[in-house]
Amino acid sequence: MPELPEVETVRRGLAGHLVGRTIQQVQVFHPRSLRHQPKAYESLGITSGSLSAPQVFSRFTEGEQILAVCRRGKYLWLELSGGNFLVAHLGMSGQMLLDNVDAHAADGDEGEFLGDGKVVDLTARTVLRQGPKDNRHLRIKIGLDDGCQLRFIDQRTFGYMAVCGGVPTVDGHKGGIDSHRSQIPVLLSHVARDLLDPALDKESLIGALRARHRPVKTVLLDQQLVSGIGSIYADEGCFAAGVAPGKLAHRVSAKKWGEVLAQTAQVMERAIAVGGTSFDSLYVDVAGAPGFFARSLQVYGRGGQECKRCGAELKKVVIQQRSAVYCPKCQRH
DNA sequence: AAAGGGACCTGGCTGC
DNA sequence: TGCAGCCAGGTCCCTT
Repeated sequence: MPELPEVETVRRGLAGHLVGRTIQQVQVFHPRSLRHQPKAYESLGITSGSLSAPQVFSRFTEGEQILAVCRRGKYLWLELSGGNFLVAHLGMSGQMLLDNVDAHAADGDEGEFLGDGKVVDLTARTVLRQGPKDNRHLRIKIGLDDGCQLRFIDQRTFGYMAVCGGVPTVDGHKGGIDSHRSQIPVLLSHVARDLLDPALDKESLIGALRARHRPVKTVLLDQQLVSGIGSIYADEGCFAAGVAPGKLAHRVSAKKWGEVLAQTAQVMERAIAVGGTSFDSLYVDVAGAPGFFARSLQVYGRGGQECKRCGAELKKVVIQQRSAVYCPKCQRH
């Protein structure tokens, strides 16, 4: 599941190839993989309904040079030379694969893009070198001026791409990792800074967390308070800090919250160092390689097994309709 | 404004 | 073996 470390791994892979490149052609194969929110259209100065979503997407991306590849929390975006942004979210199963179009030329085309706004959802008509699975879930293809192509593949279609204008960041700091301007995409204006953002104001974050009468895990997952944390790193961060995920946020001291945030950040840093967490083929980097942090997980996905620290049986519980695993001995309520 | 609950989606797993 | 039903998760939206 792509959370901050996985998205950062992808961002680094993309940044190495995309910065300075120009987008030549985009193709959209599934309607759900493009988001077209009114505020995005407003920011682009176009009226809703005048153009189809694929038309808007190609109009504002084709011919644009990529200036930077940025990230905030689990969101990625490309800064485009025209001043707009190509936003991407990997959802549950999104992948960004970079490959050379020449390597696949002999495999045939994956399908047809209907430029008049219709999109086609392709089934496995052809087989790419990596296998038919990649092709079946191909959602968007972006061709670059150096002959390479970026393929957005997404089995469960929770991920998406979108194009929009920017808004100044509220606090005037840079918009995200590697962003060289003080703007973020308007679609991400509601997303809080993440734990690895140098401009994060930890004091006010702790204040906001302690104002909530909800479980610790629930507030850690709230992207409007702090972004980038998903189920995996929430469980791992809580374990590392010795706090039960079901403990109510306002009953955790400011000092302890500082530990939770610091430990969670540290876990994510270590995950980035090994390319993120892969359980199956759903998460891979831009070259299709998995990450190796799964073997370092202490609690996530280990309900019923022994705690690696004390040997007690790890407990699996449901918190706000989401499962959580913790050690009843090592983590306090 | 905060909190709670459901919807979206699909492959893999469990149980009959 | 086959089938139905459940589970996983991130985000958005609606209701209370």
